[in-house]
Amino acid sequence: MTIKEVAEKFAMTNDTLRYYEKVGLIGPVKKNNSGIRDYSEEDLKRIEFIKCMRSAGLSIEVLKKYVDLYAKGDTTKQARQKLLEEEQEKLEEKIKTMTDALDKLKYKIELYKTDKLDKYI
Amino acid sequence: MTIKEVAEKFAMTNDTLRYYEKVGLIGPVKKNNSGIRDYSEEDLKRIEFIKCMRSAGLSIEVLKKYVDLYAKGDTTKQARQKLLEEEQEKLEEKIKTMTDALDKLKYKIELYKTDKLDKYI
DNA sequence: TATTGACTTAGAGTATAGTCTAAGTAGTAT
DNA sequence: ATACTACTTAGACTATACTCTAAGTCAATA
Repeated sequence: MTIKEVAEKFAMTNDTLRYYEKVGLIGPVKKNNSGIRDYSEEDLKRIEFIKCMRSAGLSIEVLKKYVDLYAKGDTTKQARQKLLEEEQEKLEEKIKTMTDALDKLKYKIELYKTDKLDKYI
Repeated sequence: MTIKEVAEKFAMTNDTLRYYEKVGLIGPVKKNNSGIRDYSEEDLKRIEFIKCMRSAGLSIEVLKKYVDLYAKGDTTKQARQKLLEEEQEKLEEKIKTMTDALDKLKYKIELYKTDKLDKYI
């Protein structure tokens, strides 16, 4: 699969895909005789995972850490699990923060709808 | 209330408070004879709102737009409500994205716990 | 009176995550 | 053969949101 196809499939840019490869999040992706990337099924699975986690706000840094642990093999299973559990906790907190903000936002919109705005912002 | 007290109250830095003021998100805050900021109750309410919305990911830019509309007075009520409703929608989408990612993360952690990891990342 | 510490400013610097540019190559269409 | 397009690289640039620095003021304490 070419970089263009992958980029379209996952709604990202070629640049981002090459950037992820450069920082070691994916690949190195196999290239043909002309030096053109040909993404494998395995590459795609990893990209999907990375994309999903990035969209949730996990940093490149922490994903890189996970990927590096994975590359070291089975002895890092525990460390990987721990890392994921920590990110899970952070994510849950973040969702809670956002849900609280959403509630406040909804409340404020309600004030607008019922024309009951007080004098503060 | 001094900048230090406000920063402590809202768990942010003096720098961030001054930065928000510089870009027009808050204030201009009243200053005493020595040029030192003295935050009013109204300032605090606004800071709380801004802090809450920022923690949910609303951009400085969109908050600035809201604040500017607010400063223009009652004629902008509709525009403000519309802006908030748009941000509400974005926020709901973002929470959904994050919740989906959280589910995947949990599933992966479950695979680690039950030692059923397949060969992909 | 001297120094300490908290504040002030303008403006430079940093972190994160891309995004863009320039220069070049390979394969296809005319 | 030539032009066109999609790809390649290294490295520079951008956006966002702070964060830090340097130089200075002011009030209170030793």
